[in-house]
Amino acid sequence: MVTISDIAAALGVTPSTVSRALSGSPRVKEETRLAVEKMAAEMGYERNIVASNLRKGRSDIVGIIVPRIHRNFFSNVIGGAESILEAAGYCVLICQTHERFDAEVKALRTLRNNQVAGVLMSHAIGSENGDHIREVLGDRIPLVQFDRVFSELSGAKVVSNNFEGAYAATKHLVEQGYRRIGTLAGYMNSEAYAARLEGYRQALRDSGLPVDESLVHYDTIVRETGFEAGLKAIAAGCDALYSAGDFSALGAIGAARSRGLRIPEDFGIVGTANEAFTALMTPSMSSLALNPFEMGRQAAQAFLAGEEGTVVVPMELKVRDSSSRNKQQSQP
Amino acid sequence: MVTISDIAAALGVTPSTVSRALSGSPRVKEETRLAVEKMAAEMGYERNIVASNLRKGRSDIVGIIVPRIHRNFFSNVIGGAESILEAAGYCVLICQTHERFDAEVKALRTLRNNQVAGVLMSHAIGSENGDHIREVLGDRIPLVQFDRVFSELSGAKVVSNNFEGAYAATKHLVEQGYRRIGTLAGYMNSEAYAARLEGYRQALRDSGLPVDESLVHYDTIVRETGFEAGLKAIAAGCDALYSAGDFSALGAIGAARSRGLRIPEDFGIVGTANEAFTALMTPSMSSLALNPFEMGRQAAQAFLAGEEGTVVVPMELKVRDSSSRNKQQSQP
DNA sequence: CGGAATAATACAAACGTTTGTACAAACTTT
DNA sequence: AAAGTTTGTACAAACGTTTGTATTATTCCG
Repeated sequence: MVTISDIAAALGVTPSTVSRALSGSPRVKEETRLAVEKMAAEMGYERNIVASNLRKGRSDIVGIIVPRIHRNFFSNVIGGAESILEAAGYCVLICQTHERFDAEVKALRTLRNNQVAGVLMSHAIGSENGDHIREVLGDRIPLVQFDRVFSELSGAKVVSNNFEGAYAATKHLVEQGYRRIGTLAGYMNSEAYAARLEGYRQALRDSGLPVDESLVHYDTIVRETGFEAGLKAIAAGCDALYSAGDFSALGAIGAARSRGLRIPEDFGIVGTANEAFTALMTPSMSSLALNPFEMGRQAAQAFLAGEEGTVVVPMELKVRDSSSRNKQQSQP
Repeated sequence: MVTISDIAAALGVTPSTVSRALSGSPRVKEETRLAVEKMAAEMGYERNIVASNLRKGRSDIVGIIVPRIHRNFFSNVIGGAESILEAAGYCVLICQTHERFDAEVKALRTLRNNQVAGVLMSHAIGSENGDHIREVLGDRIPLVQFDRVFSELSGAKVVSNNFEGAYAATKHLVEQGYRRIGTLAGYMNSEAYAARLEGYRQALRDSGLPVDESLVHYDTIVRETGFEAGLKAIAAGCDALYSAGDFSALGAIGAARSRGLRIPEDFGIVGTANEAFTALMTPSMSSLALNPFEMGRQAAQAFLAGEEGTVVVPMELKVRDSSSRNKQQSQP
């Protein structure tokens, strides 16, 4: 491998001059820079990033920590972040936590030990608060949280308008004539889910419907728990559900079917996340779409800009068959 | 940050001894090692990976290059590889090529410049051969190819039994009574697709059916191209398709519907990859399942073992409604 | 034209680790 | 007990880059 010293020797200058020339320092003559660049190209030089990182104390790697990359939402966030970061000369190190606290701590350690330039993350369900994050990251490594955020932590945050989204989804169910609407609320240690639950409640209140806490089902996030909660909701006389997740909504549909209910005639449902399958199933599932690609872009930009604020990315309700009792509309 | 020199100073030994103690060298006394480990723990020492990497000339990072992480197949391969590599003390750097040649070259460069310990990859459709891979990686960085492999490249390979899988899928269509079976064959610069096409052909031959080249549709891989190819196939009188991808199969289903054909009565289809949506749609789609998690595990193990051979991971045909004209069976 | 100011480059130390070699001490062996 | 062998540490040189300071070359001004 050719080093800056090789280039320096070939040109009769010192390594420091070569280094400065290649990094665009104003302290080298234009003429020298050109000569260095030419020689570097000729010799096929490429900067040793590891050495550079050691000396600079940080790398060009940005770490992204997500619960699971195969979730449509997260892989699209990653895609969005990548599109910005790559253009800015960073590369992306992706870690999965599988929703486990210990894996999250390990991922944070790995990133810190690799001296990443920054961390973009959405915490695991298994994390109750953000203490470990600041503890591992210290105050040297910038942090951008997205989707699931701990608001007590400093640093930029990118979130959806969960309250408004869930509000719109629930209102939509009301408008379709459903009257006893429950919710699969998810995990309350995530502020995103908590905000959705509040939006659901507010929509019921504003519609003059009672808010019945027995219709709120917590800790539902996968298909299985959605199925069980769906059975309970049906037993409690629900005629519709707003689910804070698509997979749990899928489970609930299974539950409704197992009880012989027709969708959307007897039972309406709106999920959240707009997973690919929602549009492809029959009946197609209405879902409150997040905008993950844009969230990833915003998170990356917040990191690059070094700003501290909270960016809100709007959600969009995709009305499909599973909640369309009044047959006027249906989106693909 | 506390360094090995700090520990050395605190114990009155030299940094080299501390380094050897922490890395388990047999050249330090058991007693010394214990003292070093104790002091390291007390002082909260963590090895500076970047410095270590610089000195050793390689890192504990394994790069994984895939066309797109949001593809179910690839995210599961990554998950499988991660499960093995993490346990072995490596961390995983993921790059997407978005099927573009230039992005692939860039990813390879990034990985090499980060001195990764190895690369696991599935090449982009845009790559016609593996010249650039060996050129960038040199012969120092071990390479493991999976799914889409260039057999001319040295190094381990993990593939599916594409020939046998496509053979089984096509035979299944024959057994269901379809007689004019076409195929959405994908890109022929990928050996995986080429092998599937051969399996399809062989199954027709063995069934005594003619192999009609006009029923082979190339370069179909997304929904749109699948739709177009589907229209052509229907116009040519096909009553079934084996598609080398699920998304193109989805497009073909759309094409059949747009022509008023019932599935599976008038038109049968089997996709490939067993994407999540295939089981959830109505009618559910038969698909030739790959085993991505296992492929990822195998690729990681091949890297760790440093072996050169080719590992074949078997595919499994998931028979569902879209190809079940004889109503006896249907899998979830 | 001398001296000050500026520009361009050279020098050298540092980042924290690993590792080959040298050395000293503690054991064997005859 | 001297010589040889093993064992445990110390020493020092890397790995390739960056960057503060020193030095030399150039320009400017009165």
